[in-house]
Amino acid sequence: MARTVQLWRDEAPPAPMLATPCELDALNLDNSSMLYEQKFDGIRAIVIVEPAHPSARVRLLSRNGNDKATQFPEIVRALRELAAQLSGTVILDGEVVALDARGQPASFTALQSRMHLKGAMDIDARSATVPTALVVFDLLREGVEDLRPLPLAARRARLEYLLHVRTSERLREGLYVAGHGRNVLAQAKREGWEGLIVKDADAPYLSGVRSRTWRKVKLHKTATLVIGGWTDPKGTRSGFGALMVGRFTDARGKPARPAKGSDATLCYAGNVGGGFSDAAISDLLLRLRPLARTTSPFVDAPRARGQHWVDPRLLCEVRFSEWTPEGRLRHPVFLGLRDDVGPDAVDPTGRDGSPSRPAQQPRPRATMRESSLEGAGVDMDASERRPYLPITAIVEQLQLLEDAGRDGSLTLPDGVLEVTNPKKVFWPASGLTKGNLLRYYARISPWLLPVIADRPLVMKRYPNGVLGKAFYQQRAPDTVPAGVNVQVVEGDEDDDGPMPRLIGGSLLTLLYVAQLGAISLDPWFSRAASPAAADFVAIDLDPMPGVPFAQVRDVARWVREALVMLDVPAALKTSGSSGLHIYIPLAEGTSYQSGQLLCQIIATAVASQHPKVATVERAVARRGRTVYVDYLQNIEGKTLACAYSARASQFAGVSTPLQWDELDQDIRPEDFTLENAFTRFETTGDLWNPILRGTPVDLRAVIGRLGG
DNA sequence: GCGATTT
DNA sequence: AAATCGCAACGCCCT
DNA sequence: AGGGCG
Repeated sequence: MARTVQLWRDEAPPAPMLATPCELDALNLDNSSMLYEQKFDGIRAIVIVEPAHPSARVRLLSRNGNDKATQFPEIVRALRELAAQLSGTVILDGEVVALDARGQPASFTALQSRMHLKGAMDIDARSATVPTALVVFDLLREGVEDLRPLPLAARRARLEYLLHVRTSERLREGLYVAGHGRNVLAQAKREGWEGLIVKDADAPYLSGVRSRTWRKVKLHKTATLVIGGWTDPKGTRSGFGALMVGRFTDARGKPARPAKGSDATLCYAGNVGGGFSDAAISDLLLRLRPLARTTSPFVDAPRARGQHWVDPRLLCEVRFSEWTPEGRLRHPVFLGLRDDVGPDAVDPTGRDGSPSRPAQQPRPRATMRESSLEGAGVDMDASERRPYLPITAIVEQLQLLEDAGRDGSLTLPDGVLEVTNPKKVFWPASGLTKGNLLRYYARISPWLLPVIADRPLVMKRYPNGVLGKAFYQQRAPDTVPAGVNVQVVEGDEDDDGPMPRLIGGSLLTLLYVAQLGAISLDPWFSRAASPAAADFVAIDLDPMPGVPFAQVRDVARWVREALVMLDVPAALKTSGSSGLHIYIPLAEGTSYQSGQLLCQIIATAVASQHPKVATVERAVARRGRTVYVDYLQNIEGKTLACAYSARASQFAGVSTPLQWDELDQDIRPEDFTLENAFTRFETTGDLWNPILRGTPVDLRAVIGRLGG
């Protein structure tokens, strides 16, 4: 029966077809109508090649449709050679891979160094040291013809014919084997492939669909493990031989978080001796030596000569083939340090394929934006992998700029930021500089970014430090660095029309506002996408001049008592200036007005019970020497400095989350500064995000209790 | 801090 | 070329 | 309606 030719009619570039993840045991290895391919560890690309006439054009589109052509000029050159021999447009599906010294596809980590580069010079420099190639495995369009309805086997045949004698070092055809699954799997294990792709030879190409006619199975596992020590080098190796790594587990042997006071213990998981470059070894030793201690942090590590122990604080990513029955890593390879997360913020159980992923949030509030290049909602393979641009590397860049006292550019995972005057003193009392501010924000970003994600930011800018003249700025600058998040909130206009605002959530945007001299971070209580719905409300305890801080703590305790009575959860933090903030998470979609009503009731009650200490009086002159209990900030567009924000206070305060029982200790706002707050954060862990993501208040229930 | 405007 | 300027806005409470 | 407040 003659098959009519389907004409290509889409205007938009096609989205790639995706494979369904599959366990190895569930894989069909005995079906001769399956095609088996090597799974590559690179960047998926839809490639559109238009012929030289009328004008050659090559596009290299990522899963999200971003054109990566400028980042891989050597591949584009190869594709242009192909274009010269074409008479019609072709669309290919493939994977950009890094090549190792032998010209074989290498690991994703090699590619990562290429992914963020913007400048032509950088790209040229890297293309010499990290060559790349395009591995093509499907043909979607040839001339006017849409091949996607054809069976895969037919498309592969057409692809083979098209690329015949046209492949090169840079442009390769992905190999496949029809049937013989067991043999392919054996080869894959022998050669250490990342994984296998298994495709139904009869299936059409379904753009943008994760189909079960394509399966992917991982042969490697990945885990995040805690470094507990290292061993002496042997032979020609310098620095260390291997890292000794482990996992925190609780009394029942389940993976656990090393929370303060818990009985979590560190279980030895083996030595990791492969995957290090010389540079990585010396860098690691630099970080490990300061953590050295004399006793083993492991409960169960075998003793041997040449072992050195460290405090179990550093986390690393390890790729390995499987867990041995004794709970040790088989074939472990070091991938990198996990210092892109805050102290203790990680899931120490790692992502090793075991069913230990924490349950999903009940709703999508304030979760950290995927910082991956490809953005959110992409194929798991890439989104699981953070770009390896460790926070420490960013802090080092900043330190270099500040030491040199020079302006310069800062390379971040999501863009490039020009930094000026890193040595300018922002806090004369302590001599802290703009560079100190930028470094602090870079370090705290894993905890801070979720707090401001998707929220419009009001800037109060201090370009000349905390003693200089300050001004507010709501409207985003006309031009911002590429990658900085600017959005218009629905219905938000002023005389100049729609109001573009800076939206928090990315490291680039965070450091950009700091570069502009915005010392504190002041996010809305609602998110840009739903401006009328407050995610939380706050009560601001602000002592009048001369009021001892002990009284502020008293008022906070009374507020807390009222909240506990109503069964309302709340979070406490210093404002970073002179007072305290109490935040109350709200159920989804709660209006500002009803949230504010709750605060008003509590504030008024406390003030009337303790009139000498607390007041809700708006007129400053009539407040006396009391603590002002301000419930008025709970209005759309109003802000408070957020948790982990620096402040323009004389002492360079940081808004520091507190535990309620700390109100009984003699703590003061001045105890937590830009210089020392991080030390505390390392020991307390992230006190803020868990509470604000915890069970929110359903106001109807509270009002029910109020009514009695 | 920075771009636009005024001197 | 140098100096200067603008960079927020509005809902609430009390009078 | 106007002023102070944040």
